[in-house]
Amino acid sequence: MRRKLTQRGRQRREQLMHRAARLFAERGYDPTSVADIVESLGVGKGVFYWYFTSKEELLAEILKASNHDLRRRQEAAIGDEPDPLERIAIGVRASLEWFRDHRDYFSIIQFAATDERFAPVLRRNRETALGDTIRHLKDAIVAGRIPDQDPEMLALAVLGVVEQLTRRYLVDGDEPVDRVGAAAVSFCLHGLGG
Amino acid sequence: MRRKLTQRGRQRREQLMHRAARLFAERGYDPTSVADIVESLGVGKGVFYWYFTSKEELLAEILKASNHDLRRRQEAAIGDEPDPLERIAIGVRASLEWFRDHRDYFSIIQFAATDERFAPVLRRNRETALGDTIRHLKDAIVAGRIPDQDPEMLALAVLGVVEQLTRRYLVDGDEPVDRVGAAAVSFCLHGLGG
DNA sequence: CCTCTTGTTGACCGGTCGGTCAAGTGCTCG
DNA sequence: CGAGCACTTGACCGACCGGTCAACAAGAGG
Repeated sequence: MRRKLTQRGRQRREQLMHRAARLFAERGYDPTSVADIVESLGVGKGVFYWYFTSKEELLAEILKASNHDLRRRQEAAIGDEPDPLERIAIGVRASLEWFRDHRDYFSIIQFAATDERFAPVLRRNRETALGDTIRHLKDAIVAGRIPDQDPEMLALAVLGVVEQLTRRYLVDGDEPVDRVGAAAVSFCLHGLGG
Repeated sequence: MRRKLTQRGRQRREQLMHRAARLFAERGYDPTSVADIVESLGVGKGVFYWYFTSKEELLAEILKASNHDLRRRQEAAIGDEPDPLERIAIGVRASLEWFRDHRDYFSIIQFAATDERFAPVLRRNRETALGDTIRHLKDAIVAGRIPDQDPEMLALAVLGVVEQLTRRYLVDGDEPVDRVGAAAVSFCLHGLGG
């Protein structure tokens, strides 16, 4: 759905996306009806379909926008840091901060990952995150900072560590990012041998 | 729902659970209707409600049963292995094998983790998996095999690595368990410095 | 101040869903 | 062989859902 939007229109669209994200996180995507979303904002149903062609498109847009935002945060944090391992560490910390500030999106993303309807968008998002990490890992291997192993496997392992610690300590819990970040980075660098 | 079941009844119940699991994995829990499940087996709708009080109870039962099965496989594989780190490695490999043989359950579990309706069951399952790993890690710390760190964080990190590699290489892909298991164990033991 | 586009309303529609139930069928065991 | 319980059928129900639309409001630009 492409439309000419005024300033007010763009705000309304964002408002719908944010509110929907909150409701999706609370009750789940399918159980949350379009009626729920518009009622929660006190507007008519037509408003929704002025900005989105379908509920499915809405979630796809939410996924795209959030991924874009997270990636921007990572890039801003990494800046021009030269050390590839430090780039990963910074990226990890930036991701933790982002999820702490956007708890809702964690379960939305996880849901979307299980649903064929959103597989295309989700896969694209996951590939870019993976690609970024792989790039840094390859740099680290070339620089002789870490042994020569399959960088894709390593990247997946790193993302797995981050995902679990994020869920437990930042989404379900409320631990300080620093502590979680330090633990994540330490495990990724040295494993159980700490 | 507790009922006296004959042999035939128990088979029917299992048949319903297996078929439902397959459909849930393919189309998702909410989009799969009870009518879909019974039609796919060529039986009437009443059959479903003879064995389960609701669709929700069915999924809860699927989650409980699959977790029980996975845990049995882990215990059988570990046997009386004395080395705590080796126990973890064996448990990891057993889990990988189980998920390779039960691909369907991966996305079902992941979906359930995002839905408040199934949070109680899912949380219990997760806690036992976490508890098992933590126990081995504490043993390893006491035995001086690894440095003294927060075992819960370490356990979460291990589970995160296993989860990601499982999804990529056993659920989406079709890699041999040995290769994936070796990579997972290696990363968990030494991190990127592997 | 008028016009044209953006934005909003909410009743309405066809379809589906989870769940019920009265009526039957077929084992099983005494 | 008959009684009673396990099991099955499938039409039916009320609720709700995603999506449409005709009519209307509002504000920007000329």
